[in-house]
Amino acid sequence: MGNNSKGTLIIVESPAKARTIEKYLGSGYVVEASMGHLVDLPKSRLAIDVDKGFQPEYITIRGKAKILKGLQKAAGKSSAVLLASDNDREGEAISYHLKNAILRVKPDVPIKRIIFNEITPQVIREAVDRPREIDEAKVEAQKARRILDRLVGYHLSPILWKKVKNGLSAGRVQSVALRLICEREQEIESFVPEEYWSLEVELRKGRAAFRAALVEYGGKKCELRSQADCDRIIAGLHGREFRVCDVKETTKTLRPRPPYTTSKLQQEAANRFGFTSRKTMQIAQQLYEGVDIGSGRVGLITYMRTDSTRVSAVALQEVREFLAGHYPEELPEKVNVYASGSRAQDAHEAIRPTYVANTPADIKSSLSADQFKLYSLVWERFVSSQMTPGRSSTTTVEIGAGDALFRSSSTSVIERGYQKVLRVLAPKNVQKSLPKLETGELLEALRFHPEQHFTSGPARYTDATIIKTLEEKGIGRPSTYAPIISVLLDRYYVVRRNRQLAATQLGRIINNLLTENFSELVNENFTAEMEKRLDDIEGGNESWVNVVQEFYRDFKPQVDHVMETLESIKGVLDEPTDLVCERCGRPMVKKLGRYGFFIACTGFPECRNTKPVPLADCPREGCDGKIVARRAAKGRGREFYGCTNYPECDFVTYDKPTGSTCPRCGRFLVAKEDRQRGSYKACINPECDYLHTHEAEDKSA
DNA sequence: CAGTGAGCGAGCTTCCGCTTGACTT
Repeated sequence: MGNNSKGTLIIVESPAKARTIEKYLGSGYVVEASMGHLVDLPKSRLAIDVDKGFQPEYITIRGKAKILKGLQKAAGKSSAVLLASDNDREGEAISYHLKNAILRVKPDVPIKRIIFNEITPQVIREAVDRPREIDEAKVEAQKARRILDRLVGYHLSPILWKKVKNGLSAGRVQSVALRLICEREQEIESFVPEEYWSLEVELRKGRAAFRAALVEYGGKKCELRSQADCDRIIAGLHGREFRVCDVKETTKTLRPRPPYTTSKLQQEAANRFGFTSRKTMQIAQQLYEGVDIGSGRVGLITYMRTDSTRVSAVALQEVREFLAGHYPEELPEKVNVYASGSRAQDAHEAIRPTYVANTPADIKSSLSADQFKLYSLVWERFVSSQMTPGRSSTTTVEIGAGDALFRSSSTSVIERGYQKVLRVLAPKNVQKSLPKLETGELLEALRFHPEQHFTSGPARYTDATIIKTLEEKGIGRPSTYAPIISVLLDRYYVVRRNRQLAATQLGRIINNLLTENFSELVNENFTAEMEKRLDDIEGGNESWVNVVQEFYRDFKPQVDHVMETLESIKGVLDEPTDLVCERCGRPMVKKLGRYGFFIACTGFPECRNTKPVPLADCPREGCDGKIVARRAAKGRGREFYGCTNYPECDFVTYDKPTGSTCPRCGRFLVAKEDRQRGSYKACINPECDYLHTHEAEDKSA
């Protein structure tokens, strides 16, 4: 590029990325961001002409016109344009749409495509020196994906509006997620807990005591079904010698884990801190965009939406230097390499700290509590991923007594290896110690500990487990994991109970309708099959129209058939109540509206009386008001619960009423949660100390 | 730990995937 050049415009997706790249390239380059897609199908209608080869009608996305105009203007001032959107299917489509938009205002400007999958000076330079053309086949694969999703979503949803309720939705991804959650709900319902018992014996050698568990009786794996089973065995062991019959020691290598992908970070943050996927992504975004750590704003982590565990050469060198300085013993000879998932599109690196020298402890004072927690995860996981393994040793002792065989084991870490850098991620050590024992040794049996248990059914999905499952099945992308959960909650298909995702009545109805009428679509293999066909398009072996046509040929007649024949179940969701309309005397029902549940008169439309759902009676002496949910700050604030007699009665609480009443004082119980007790119910009355701790199963949704 | 109050809703909805702010009805 000569000195007279007007410079090259580079367009990336993320503004934070644009800032970094501009810094790396210096003068002669202007780097701007598109903020994702600028062009898409309009929201308001199907916008696909199925009779004309599925011709899509693309428009500028509402609110993005300003950005597009800005990019067109910047292109006008440039001598060349390099499209540097992400190196994946969606990125290729973004580049394609940008190219068309720019050519409309400046037909003669040279436009090329560049790709890089890490943001380091060397890689950026190389990419800029090796521009290529847009990959049309990849763009077509994206087009097929987009149109397929539109056809599925915009044909299924209206069926739900007509047959069940307005405003509902269905789609290739959300409906599979819903199906998984509903099926789990059924498994839980049909599960019958079975009683079983465990039997431990407390043994003594000298001054040391330890417990061993019964594992075999009469040479067979023992299954204790009742207290009587335990008593029988205990009686049979009366006066018997307890003798060590085997001592085994095994060592295990503890390998460090790969650095985080989006899904793994969401899982860990959910399991460790109880963060929702949404919260994790919000905080990660803050760390990515940058925090002032004393020397101005610095991006603390790499891009947070990724499916790859790959790490740039620069970062590997940097972490090895860090380790050489701080943990020389734990620096392996060669770098550790991790494989990404098989369906990974690999457009970005793993999530890692931008500078390992910024240790969590160093920058703690500049971070919020949540930022610190999440940064610690990212930093610890990345640094440890490039360290040597640890080693643990497990001692297993077997003790014979009559026909019974008891076993006890203890594990200890003999070499911490990578675990040395773990703080937040440190394994919780429940160290059980055994005295030094030898085969043939006689032990003193102090007492028996029989214990009753019940088999527990499958657990409901949480943010962590539903995302793990979806990712394993190749459904959804890093940018959509959190929104998938949000849409199921927004539609009232699913509710969060504690941290679990439970299907509602509405969710089950929708799931039944979809599985009964569109079983192939809500099957998890549908996406896998679609991906194969997209690969065919990308490889130039198939046209996008054929792929869409092939699907639509069977899909559309089924849509029409269901639309015509399925009986409407509108109104069955309205729950009868014992409330009577004070205006017209007709009974009232509980309905689901756009903003949640409400009480309405059955005389609609002649009587339009509505009111919020009463959750409990006001606990104030002499007040006849009901407690209802309210929201502060124009609906933006946190939900709280107040009396309908406000302002005459100013009773208010942030604790959610449970619907049950206190057996001691008759006032209502609220849901509470803390570390020791988990979730429990407590009486709202401060003078009453009633607590209900054991989880009463609440099946109503 | 602090912090607190509309009125709506029952026809015009909905998909998935890419990206940030503006601002929730």
